[in-house]
This record gives sequence, structure tokens and C-alpha cells, in this order.
Amino acid sequence: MTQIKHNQLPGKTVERLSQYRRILYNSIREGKTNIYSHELAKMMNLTPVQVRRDLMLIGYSGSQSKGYVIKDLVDLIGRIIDSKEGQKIIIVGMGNLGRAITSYFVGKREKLFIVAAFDNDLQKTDRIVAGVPCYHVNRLKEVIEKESIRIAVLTLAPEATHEVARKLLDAGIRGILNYTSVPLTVPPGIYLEEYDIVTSLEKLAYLVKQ
Amino acid sequence: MTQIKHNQLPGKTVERLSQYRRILYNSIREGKTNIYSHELAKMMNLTPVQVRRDLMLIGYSGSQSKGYVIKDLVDLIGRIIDSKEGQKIIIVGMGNLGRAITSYFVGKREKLFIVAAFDNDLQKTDRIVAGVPCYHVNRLKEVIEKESIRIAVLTLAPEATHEVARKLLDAGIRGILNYTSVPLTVPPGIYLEEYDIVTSLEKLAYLVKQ
DNA sequence: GGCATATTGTGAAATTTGTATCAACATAAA
DNA sequence: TTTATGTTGATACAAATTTCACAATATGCC
Repeated sequence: MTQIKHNQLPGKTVERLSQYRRILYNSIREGKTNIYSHELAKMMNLTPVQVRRDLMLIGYSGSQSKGYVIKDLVDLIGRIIDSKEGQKIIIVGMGNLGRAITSYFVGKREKLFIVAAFDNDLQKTDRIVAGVPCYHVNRLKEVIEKESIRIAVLTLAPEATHEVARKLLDAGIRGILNYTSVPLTVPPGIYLEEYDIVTSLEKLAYLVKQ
Repeated sequence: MTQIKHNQLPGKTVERLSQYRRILYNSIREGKTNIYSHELAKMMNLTPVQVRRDLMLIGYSGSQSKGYVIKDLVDLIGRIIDSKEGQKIIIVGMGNLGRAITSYFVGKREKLFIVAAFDNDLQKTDRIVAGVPCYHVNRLKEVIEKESIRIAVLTLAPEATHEVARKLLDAGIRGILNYTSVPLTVPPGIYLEEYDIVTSLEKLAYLVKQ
């Protein structure tokens, strides 16, 4: 097997790899075994060059006649993105959004597990919500440490965000996906992704207005 | 008032403007009237230069002694992002995610209105869901045209995505925010934003793994 | 006034991200 | 065998975005 060098893939490439793989899963299901860059590009709404560039970066080679072998490519993307034992994830804040994300996500990926949820509402805690055990937030550290959890999704009320984030880092969380409307700051070595629905809608509104 | 030239602001700048405004609302609530670039930068997790650059692009000037006048800045961002009469938005797909987004969003912005939702489940249609009237999808075109709706949020099952997108464009939708896991292609002049939770999580997992 | 300090605004450089071009090569058909 | 076609891989180029560096200027203090 080719020696892979993917020490520092561009962020956008990583995102596209995730999406390539999802599309390729579908292609496999349809019985396809090989795929050309222009086919994949069309399905992803990209240029063929960009597809080939991404695959070049992860050191995968196709053949001029048959294109890329889907199964090999999926496996390689898996070795790059997934960790062997899988990653555990927690959801903090089991309001509408937290529950929606949880039930949407559960079982979607082989190597990513939502193993716990947290809330400060006693109505929700100490029971199964959307298929996941929901604990009171004051047990964050305990559960994170016991289960060696590294990734947290924040879907809680704005007021509590900063305090919870601090506790998460203290407990050993290394990556945060922040869906609250409160921008966070994290120390070096901690990874943060932020996404806000309102911002996306306002951007669209701006574009449509033109 | 300064003549504004914002024909074609960079996409990233538009996103940040939306976020500046949200933060500035809070600052106003706390009684602040002026703000320096480095203060805003710190709250947003950016560099002061980037803040000043963005404000330069929208033609807003501050003073060396007092920084920026928050109220003026908020107003200016509003004139750039918002349209005077506001923009109407529909949600297509009232599953968990659709309902969560709707109830999260309702009332969040003065100039953005979720005016209708659609689903193909008769259990959900012709009633108020999360504060918004929910119609059957076969009434998409009718409602969109009657209400002059330009923006749609897609939170439906993957299978139906392509067909629904086609209908939306046919009915006159100009901007789509796609939360399904199916990449879309749209003709020129139509704006598309795509976001996928799984991709964000996989990216985080990749980063944390390093 | 004169000096130290702090802030804005901006041209230019650097970085990141995406695109165009083309040589090399495999296949199929003449 | 030769030619036409189509694809990959790679280099060069272009566009978008961020950061650097610093002039210009306002304020407060001596």
C-alpha cells in the first residue's frame, strides 16, 4: 500500500473527503465498482480537477482506463478520517436542536458514536433521550473522563455556553462543534468548529437581495 | 451618510457582518456605545485587522479615540444585509430538524420571517407546527408564488431532495439552504448554501485524531 | 508645546484555495 | 501498427482571503 502523507490536509479537502465517501457509499450500493473524476465531480458539484487534486493529496492513484476503484478509495478515506477504535461524542443541551441532531445522527457513521447527552433540566436527565442516555450537566467531567470522550457538540442556551465550554476543556475535550450563537475561544491544540443558522440565512438573504 | 459600495462583498465578510451585528446587539444591551476593533475581534476570535478590513469594505469609519459607534455600525450592517421589507422564508420538511430550526429561529431577526412549512406527512399538514402553518408539499408552488417567497430551507429526507429542489426553483425560489445530505446543483443566479452535520463531525474527528 | 501611547485605515505581501493546461499513458478502432 | 479518444497526475496560474507593516492622527500627560 502506498505510503500516505496526510499530516496536514487542507480543511476544505477534509470536508470534501467526507462527502466523497458518502456519495461513494451510494455508488457502491448501486453496484458501481469504479468511478471517474468527472463523475464524482458532477455529483458533488465540483470540477474534475478539484477531485483529482484532493485524491492526489491523500496519495491515491487511479487508472486512466477505469478511473478510481471505489472500494479502495472509501477504505483509504476511512483510514484518513476515522480513527481505528472510533471516536466518542457527547451532546450538551438536549433542547429541540440537540434532540434533532442526536436522532438524525445516531447510527450514521460506523466510527462515530454519540455516547451521552447532558442537560440541566431535571425533566430530561437520567433517562434515555433520542436513544442516548442523558445526564445532568454536573456529571460532565465524570462521564467524559470515564469514557475518554474527546468531542462535544454544543446545543445549549447562550447564557451557559462559556461556562460549559470551560468545563469541557477542563475535562479533556479536544474538539468542539459549537451550534450556539456565542462565539467561543479555545486554547491552541483544541479544535473548534462553529456554525450558526442565522448567519447562513442572513448571508442568503444578502445574496438574494442583490 | 457615506456612500456605500457593497456590490460584491466577499462571502466571508458577509458572514462576519452578521456575527458582528449579533455581538453588537449584546454590547448595546450592556450599555456600551462605542467599541474598538480589538474588542470586537476578541469577542469574535479574530484579529483586529480583519475587523477593520471588513468595516473598511462596507465603508464605515471609526475614530482613533473612540473606536466605532456601535449603533451606527449596527444600522449600517442592517442596511447592507437586510432588505427593507424583509425576506420570507419557508422550511421544507418538518421532521426533527425542521421543527428544531423553526422553533429556534422564529422571532430571532426582525427582517427574516419563516412564513410557512411543508411536509408530505398528512399528520403534520394543515396545522400549526412550531408556530408556523404547515402545508402539504403539493402546495409549494401555490404558496411560494402567492407570498413571493425567495428563500427555502431544506430539512427533508434525502430521497425527495432533488425533486423538491426542482419544484422550488420552478416556483421562483432564489436561495436555498440545504441541510440534507444530498449535494444540489443550481443554475446561475440561484444561491445555494449547504451544510452537513456529519461532515463537520468527521472533520473534527480527523483533527482530534492527529 | 512636545512626547508617549493607542487606534484607525490601507497598500502590499503572504497564504490558502481553486482552475487551466498539458504531458503521459491506456484503450479501442482502423 | 498507427491513430483517435479519453483519463490521470502534475505543474503553473489565478482568485480569494488573511495578515503584515506602517503612515496618519487623536488623546493624555509632562
